[in-house]
Amino acid sequence: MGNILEDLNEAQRAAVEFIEGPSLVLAGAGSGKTRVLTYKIAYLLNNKVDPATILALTFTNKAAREMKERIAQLAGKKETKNLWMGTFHSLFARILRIEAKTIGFPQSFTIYDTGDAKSLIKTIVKELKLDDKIYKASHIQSRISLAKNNLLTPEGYANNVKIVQADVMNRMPRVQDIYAIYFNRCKKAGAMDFDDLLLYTNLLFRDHPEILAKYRNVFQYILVDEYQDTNMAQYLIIKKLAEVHQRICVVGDDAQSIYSFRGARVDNILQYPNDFAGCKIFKLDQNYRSTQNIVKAANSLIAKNSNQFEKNNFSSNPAGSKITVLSAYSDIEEAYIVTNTIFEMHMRDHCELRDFAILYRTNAQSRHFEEALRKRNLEYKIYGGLSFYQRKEIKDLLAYMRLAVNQNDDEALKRVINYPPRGIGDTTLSKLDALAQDENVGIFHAIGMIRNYNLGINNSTIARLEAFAHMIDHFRESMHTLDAAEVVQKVLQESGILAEFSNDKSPESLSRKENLEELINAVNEFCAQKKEEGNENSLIDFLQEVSLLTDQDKEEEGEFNKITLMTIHSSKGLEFKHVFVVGMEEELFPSARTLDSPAGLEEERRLFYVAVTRAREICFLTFAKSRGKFGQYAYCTPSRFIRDIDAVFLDLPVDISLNTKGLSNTTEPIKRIQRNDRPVVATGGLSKRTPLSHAKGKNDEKTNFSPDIPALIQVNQRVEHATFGFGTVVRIETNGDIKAVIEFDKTGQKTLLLKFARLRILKDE
DNA sequence: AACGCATATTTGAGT
DNA sequence: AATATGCGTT
Repeated sequence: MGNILEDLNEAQRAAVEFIEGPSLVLAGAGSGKTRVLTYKIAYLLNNKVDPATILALTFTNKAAREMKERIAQLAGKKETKNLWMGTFHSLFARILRIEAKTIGFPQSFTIYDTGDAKSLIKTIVKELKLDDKIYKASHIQSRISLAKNNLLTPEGYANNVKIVQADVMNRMPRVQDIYAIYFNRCKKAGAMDFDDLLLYTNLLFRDHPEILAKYRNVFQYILVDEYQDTNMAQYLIIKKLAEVHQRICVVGDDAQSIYSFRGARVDNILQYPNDFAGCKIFKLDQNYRSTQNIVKAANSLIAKNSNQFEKNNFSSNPAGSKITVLSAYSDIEEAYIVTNTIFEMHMRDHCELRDFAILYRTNAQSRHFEEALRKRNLEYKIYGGLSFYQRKEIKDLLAYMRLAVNQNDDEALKRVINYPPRGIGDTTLSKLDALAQDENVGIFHAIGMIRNYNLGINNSTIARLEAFAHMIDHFRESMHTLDAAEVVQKVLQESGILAEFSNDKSPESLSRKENLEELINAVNEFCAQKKEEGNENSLIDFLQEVSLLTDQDKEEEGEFNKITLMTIHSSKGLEFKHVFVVGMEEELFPSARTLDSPAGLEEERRLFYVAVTRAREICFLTFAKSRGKFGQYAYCTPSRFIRDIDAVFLDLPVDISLNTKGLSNTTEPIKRIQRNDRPVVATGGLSKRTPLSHAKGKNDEKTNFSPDIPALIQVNQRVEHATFGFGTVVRIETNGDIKAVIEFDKTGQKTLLLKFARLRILKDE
């Protein structure tokens, strides 16, 4: 067993063997970061360290699971069972459950997801009679999140001049009140949001030194993965826990810090040597993943950023091919080009589908790729978007379970009190809510008090409310006698959810039903595993697990040989032989809202760095010259990031010159795409969203007036408008909504918003 | 209370 | 484009 060190290079081995003090492992992309972490833990275990004294924090549940598996191979499965290994959120939720009483929460506290939190904020804004156009839930949510990440309780928030002033400047002076009410409501409901899990852990350790001492003693070895993505609250937890024994090892790469939008601080990793004086720094700079070309290209790109550790990443792999840049006329064509390239490589070079990844900046970009891949019959899997546990039918069923476990969970109650419809509408609910607020109880308890008050709710409605409450009580009781999966079955039956689906024979309804069955399976599986471990309260644990689970955490069977579609963010830590980074356009990547701050732009560049370094052998960058945005077409210019890569590593298309300031919108006509440029497409199978296909060939028919898409409109073009008749395009304005200035033959010059204009392009005369 | 139509908003990444 | 919200009708 002692020979596991032989699998490591010198730097990796040195990092693994250093276990008695603080250390920082700076691990470049593909340098074996996970390897160091897993081997280090295995090394500790092989040296007879008790697994229950090791705290290993990862970024995702999936990373934790995979690491556990690898450690099991190195050190034996039994050894890994008691490791404290998981995400910050799940491990500290576990601790908070143990210590719940101390901070005034029930042991069965529920976790509010973003949707629950948002709905509560909306309720509060309404109650305070504030304008929800100004007090937007999403904005308030991010203010509260920011506050909690910086350990600001409502009092701290109200006392912070800078923050309060910022709210006043934004014409939202009452955010502090909303926060205070939100905070109290969550507590009353026995609920924590994601940020609370970290905030309350901090408060617990701050206010209860004996508990802090206990956990300092439990966690003799602390390891943190992806340290560059920790936020202030996480940083403080780690720092406190490690303060005495200093046996803390953090692993990360400042060049891959991409989560500052949710409070991550690159400074945590940059300042680590100051926080833990005398720490050992290990630099892993040999990239084992990618070709020399890719590594060098990525280096040249990240060199454009300031404020980073000095790096010297290199590869001893073959030189490899250059990064190929491809241009497309539209987002739809971009998808076809990528799909065609994959198809060719698959058929001609026998590349496996699992070796391909299509990476994009935003989830919304996936649609065209899905359509194109489906038409080619190329199998793919897609990550992100709605996860299984976010689906309505699943959330509804889970809300019943939540309410049965914790009757103060008002958000769960609001979700299901009238689902399936049982005649309890908004009016009734707001009367009930008002009573609950007056009496300072949860809504569920307010139902029990309803007959003592004259709320103007008629008797039949009262009877319905009581029947609902009775049903929930019944579910709660059955939890003592039945196991979790049986309870779920029962809820599904008796709540009427199942009946809802039986009445409806549509395919959607069928698939919802299947999802519900899948949930029952998941509960079964979970409980079986928990029973094996001798754990009782498995329903509570299950509810916690699913609220902290993401789409990426689930591994589907039979998904192994497919093309991967995902955002760049979720690709972090993964690698693929062939990578397409798509949508390389200004305002998309880098995203428009990062352009006003240099720090934001640098983060986008790091994101691009992450994207490029996912590729082992071949990397493509693609961009489109026009793209559907918010339901209308807009012109795009190639991303500045393409130019950030040293041109010697690039293979550029002939039709763009990246030295000029992007594409000109007005002088360079957008060429029509010839039919034979495109893959074979089933005739008539094109949706109306594929306008380029009918752009050509229909223009000489005068009978049916069918407008062309705005992206095809160009200067000097002859066009026809349904009411103004024929005219010539003088100019196109692209700032804000796209407008075309058109000189009409009959009616003179007019400026038209292209999204309304319904113009038809005339064939050149 | 439930439904249908009109209008507003979204698209920034995820524990 | 797709979804969420709002308003009026039944």
